[in-house]
Amino acid sequence: MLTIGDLSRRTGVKVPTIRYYEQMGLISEPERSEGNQRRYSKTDMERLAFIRHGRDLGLTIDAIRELISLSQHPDRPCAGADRIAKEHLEDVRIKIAQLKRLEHELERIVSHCDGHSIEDCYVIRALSDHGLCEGEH
Amino acid sequence: MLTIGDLSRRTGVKVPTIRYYEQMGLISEPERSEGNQRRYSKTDMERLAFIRHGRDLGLTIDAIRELISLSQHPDRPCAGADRIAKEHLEDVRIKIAQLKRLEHELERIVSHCDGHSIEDCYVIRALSDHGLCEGEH
DNA sequence: ATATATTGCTCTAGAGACTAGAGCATGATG
DNA sequence: CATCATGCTCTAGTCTCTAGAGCAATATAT
Repeated sequence: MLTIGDLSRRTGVKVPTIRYYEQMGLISEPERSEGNQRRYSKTDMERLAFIRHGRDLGLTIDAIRELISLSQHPDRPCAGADRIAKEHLEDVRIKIAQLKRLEHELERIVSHCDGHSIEDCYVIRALSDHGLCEGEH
Repeated sequence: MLTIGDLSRRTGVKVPTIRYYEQMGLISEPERSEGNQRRYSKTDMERLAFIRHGRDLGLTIDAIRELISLSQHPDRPCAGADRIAKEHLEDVRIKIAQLKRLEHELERIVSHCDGHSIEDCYVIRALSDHGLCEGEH
């Protein structure tokens, strides 16, 4: 049996975050010690690692909740889980594309700025005047 | 003189967001009509466009506040503005790199999943077992 | 001139995913 | 047995908005 601190150290999830996940219904309420402290089993730890892993992959709490619920019905078809992962992958790709446009724009702004005073600073000028931008954003 | 709705339409910033920016001190309190409605000048519109543009580029409210303050002292050196933009560019690059690792991981997970039931769904298995991952994340 | 429709006002609360702090209880170590 | 880290609950704060309630002002149509 692990204390919440042990669990935190082993999974890399902070103590308040563990309690938050419990509150959100991602992990079930654990057993308690005589003094009302949480005591976790190995199963609890696996569940938390699952959540942590999903969060690291950028899944939302809701998506993880859905995946947990799916994983508890091993006989059902896995199309649901597949769909969640694919949709998320698509989101990630969109975000990458957005950020690349941004990177490009910022590079241009920064490299153009060789003024010495704010008056002719390209950073400020570019922000003031959208017309100086290359792409749309 | 523009109403808040006009301003919203012309800058693409939603009405409640404009009021929010006012509350945050990014735009100064505008004049009011007899009936206490906000009335905006062209200068206000330019300021709001500046903010909008900065937000589109992913700058935080704080960064924008700093840039506004800089832009009001045209005689000062522009190193500050340059630094803000460069730091942000660096952040953007880091985020792109992170998301690319993620994309890769998700691609792998999704492409491996040809099981038909949750029991052998690679999505679920990958989440349960970090050992199945290629990189660290 | 009046009826209606749209837009505006303030204030409060919610979203998402935590994080921080207060004030007190428990448990492990010397 | 004393001390101190760790645990508990509860509330509030982070950030950038967004939504809704309930009411006031303005614009348009008749």
